[in-house]
Amino acid sequence: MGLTRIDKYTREQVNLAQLLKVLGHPARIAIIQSIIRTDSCICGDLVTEIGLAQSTISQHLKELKHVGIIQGTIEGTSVCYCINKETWSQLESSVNELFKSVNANPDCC
Amino acid sequence: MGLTRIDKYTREQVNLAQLLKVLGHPARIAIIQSIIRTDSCICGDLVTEIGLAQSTISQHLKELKHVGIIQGTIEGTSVCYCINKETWSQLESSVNELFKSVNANPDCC
DNA sequence: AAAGTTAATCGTAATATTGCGATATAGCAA
DNA sequence: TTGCTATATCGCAATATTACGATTAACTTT
Repeated sequence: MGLTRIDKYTREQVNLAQLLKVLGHPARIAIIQSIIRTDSCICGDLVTEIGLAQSTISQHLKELKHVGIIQGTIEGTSVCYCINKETWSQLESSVNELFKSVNANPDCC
Repeated sequence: MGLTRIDKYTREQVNLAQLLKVLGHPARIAIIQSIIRTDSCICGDLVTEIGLAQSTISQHLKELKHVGIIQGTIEGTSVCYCINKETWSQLESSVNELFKSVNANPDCC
């Protein structure tokens, strides 16, 4: 079918999976790292930095924005993107919870 | 094209993205949580617990196993899955590094 | 107004993912 | 051996993703 069934899961599961899925692409990892590294907002330097077509980068930015991982503000003719810390800290706590319970788990097989 | 270009990225970026992508599905999140929760190995109770077809669950387990997130050992007629802590701690450090640099980043837009 | 720059959107082709039923495989039980 | 159970694999259909070029939109500069 190709359609992920959503009715079987909790909202937390769907939400976490959605964030991880969007982060689960090397271009989007590279974009996030670049946004962090430039320490402030960057715009379309991503195109030359990463080496994908402009439309492709724009599409990845759209997906990151759609789930709230980044946000963009228009600055003249270009757009300034940066991390949305609210979403990011929500992700951080979900992921940490998972890590915590894994670490508390005994080995078994 | 639909083919993710891998030559543009570092091995770390590709590796992290691969792990996150596999975790980026609610069924696989639910599987991981279930493995953790039962505190020891579980087998095919996932089918009744999650409510997908047996073949679908098996496929998700295969993907989790393929990237090394879980491992399975055969126990008689069933298979016992559990977390692969080595991969998991590698993921944990990659993700924490990302979180750390995000938190150190100033707000800008 | 006209031209230039930057980013978003559209249309598309190629490939990947998701989910299922059916079938195969393998160990256990009688 | 013959069934029984549990898991894996195959084949398929529906949908999603990725990437690109072309176009559009919006704002700046000349």
